[in-house]
Amino acid sequence: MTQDELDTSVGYVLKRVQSALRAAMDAALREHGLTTPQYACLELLDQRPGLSNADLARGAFVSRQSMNVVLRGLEENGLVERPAQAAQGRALPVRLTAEGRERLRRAHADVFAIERRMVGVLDPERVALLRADLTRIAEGLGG
Amino acid sequence: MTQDELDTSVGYVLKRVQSALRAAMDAALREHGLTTPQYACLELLDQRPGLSNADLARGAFVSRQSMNVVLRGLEENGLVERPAQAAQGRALPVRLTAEGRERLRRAHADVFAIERRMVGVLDPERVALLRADLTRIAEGLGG
DNA sequence: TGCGTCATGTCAACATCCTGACATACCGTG
DNA sequence: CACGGTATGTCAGGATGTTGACATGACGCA
Repeated sequence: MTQDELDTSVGYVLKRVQSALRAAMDAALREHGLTTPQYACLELLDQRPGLSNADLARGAFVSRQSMNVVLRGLEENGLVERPAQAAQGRALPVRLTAEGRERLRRAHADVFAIERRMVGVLDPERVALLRADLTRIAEGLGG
Repeated sequence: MTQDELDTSVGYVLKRVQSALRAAMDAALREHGLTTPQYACLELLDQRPGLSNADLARGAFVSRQSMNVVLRGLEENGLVERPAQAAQGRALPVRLTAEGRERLRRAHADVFAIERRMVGVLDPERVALLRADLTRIAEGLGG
């Protein structure tokens, strides 16, 4: 790999980082019996209990259909629960079970370690800049 | 969406940016009859002619099997060619055809416009920092 | 009240990507 | 030379994600 034009593309480096991060998370979460999308779903639900399937799909950047199978898996494992039918509207509010909260707590420790290792190679003030710039970019792209 | 802990995670923002970028590229490349992995493959081949399937897979962060179907598609469309059998070893050197180069040239313009729009919201010196930091992070994660 | 619009959950079909496995070819060392 | 280790291309199977489509429920407006 030489240092040519490809490495100058932010898009390419972005993809590279995301690939490495995903691999690290997959490996860490496997020990907790979770996939990365499942973990993302639990994390979202922990911070905002009662989110619907569609809400979770948007938050995890996947389709409603994909999130639905993720939820089904979490439901079968007893980590998540949702009412059989909506009290109002069609949206079914999803909530973590006690077991789900506990599983998330343990998995979160490992994932947070990866995040710390990831940003650990940078000066703290640079991390703040990085996060701000990435957010601006996402907004600029319409994400 | 409130500004809570989730938005402070670099990993989450990374995923958000990558999702938006992928969507933008998919939309732009569709007009050229290309998928994003196909485009990535053409780009790699343009810069390093003769790369093998395995080389391309590593460069695009996918498995050899996935890259093989990408190559098959490009081959059927006459954008790429590879010898029926290797002159030495097992690796089959892949090369762009004239049509492939031309298709890439046009698609590249649109993709480059996305890249410019993406980093355009940032000061140029910040872009350099961003790229450097992302590269360091990727290396730190073992990517 | 009725109607158009939008969001949601869900089904089906398809595309994409991956892991596991295998045979083959090189390459180093004994 | 023989051998283990490594890398490549390829096949089979399964997991994951997507688009398209449909029915249902909420909301705004005439």
